Amino acid sequence: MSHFGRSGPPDIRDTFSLLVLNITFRTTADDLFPLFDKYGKVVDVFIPRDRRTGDSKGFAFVRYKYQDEAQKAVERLDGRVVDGREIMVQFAKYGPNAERIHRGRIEEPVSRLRPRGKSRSRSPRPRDRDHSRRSDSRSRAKSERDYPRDRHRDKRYRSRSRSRSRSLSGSPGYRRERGRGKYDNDDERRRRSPSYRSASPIRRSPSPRRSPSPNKTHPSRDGSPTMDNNKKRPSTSISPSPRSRPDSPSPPPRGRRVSRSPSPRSVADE
DNA sequence: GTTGAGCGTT
Repeated sequence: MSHFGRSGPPDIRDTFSLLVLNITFRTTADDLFPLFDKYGKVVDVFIPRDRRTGDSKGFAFVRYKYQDEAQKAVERLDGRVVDGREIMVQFAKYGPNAERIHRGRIEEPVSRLRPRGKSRSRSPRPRDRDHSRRSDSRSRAKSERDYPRDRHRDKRYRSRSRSRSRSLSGSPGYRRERGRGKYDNDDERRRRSPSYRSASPIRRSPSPRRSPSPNKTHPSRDGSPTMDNNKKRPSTSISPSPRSRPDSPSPPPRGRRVSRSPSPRSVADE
């Protein structure tokens, strides 16, 4: 997967890998190669793709021959808009051969090579992407990060939760903690509550079946008649049911009042 | 046709 016609990873004995994040999904190595090559000697450019779909994961790995050049590229291309998207360039911490890399020199060149004196005008770029966050993250076990990654890439779920509000928190990297915490939490929960419903631990699936039980109709069914009722009402009268929705715009909660005679008044009347 | 946190291939 390289421009060099090589299949596997090239020589990484003396190469520095840069991680390019936030790249467009259609950005290819061909587009990044010249970009990075301009700032230094690029040994290889690799963009992970999905095995099933083959789509780009949204990040790429640029391997430089020299660290100084890599660092330069990081400062130069980090925050640069590529294909209409702001890419983030940083030194890759983990790798397919982390051990080898560790033995190499990619230990932590950023820290040393970070005099931080460049007053580059990177104002439009949110600097919340501090690379210092993963200072000691490289020491993490590989299983930790392998667990959630191999499972399923539910990016959308996380995004919804965090919604890119990293700037608010300013403490990115919760990913690991979250994963671990969840585990601990589960364990604790189970331990603390032995009487928990362990009989059906796989009840996770909501089972969105259309009709799981004809007896228990979904709220939608509840609303069906109501809607019908409302619909039946000609536009002449905007007030469908004064008692049906006096001031509660919210639909009837889980209360499955299957009986279409929700008028207790009639009983009282009688 | 979509997505947007993250760390890698034959």
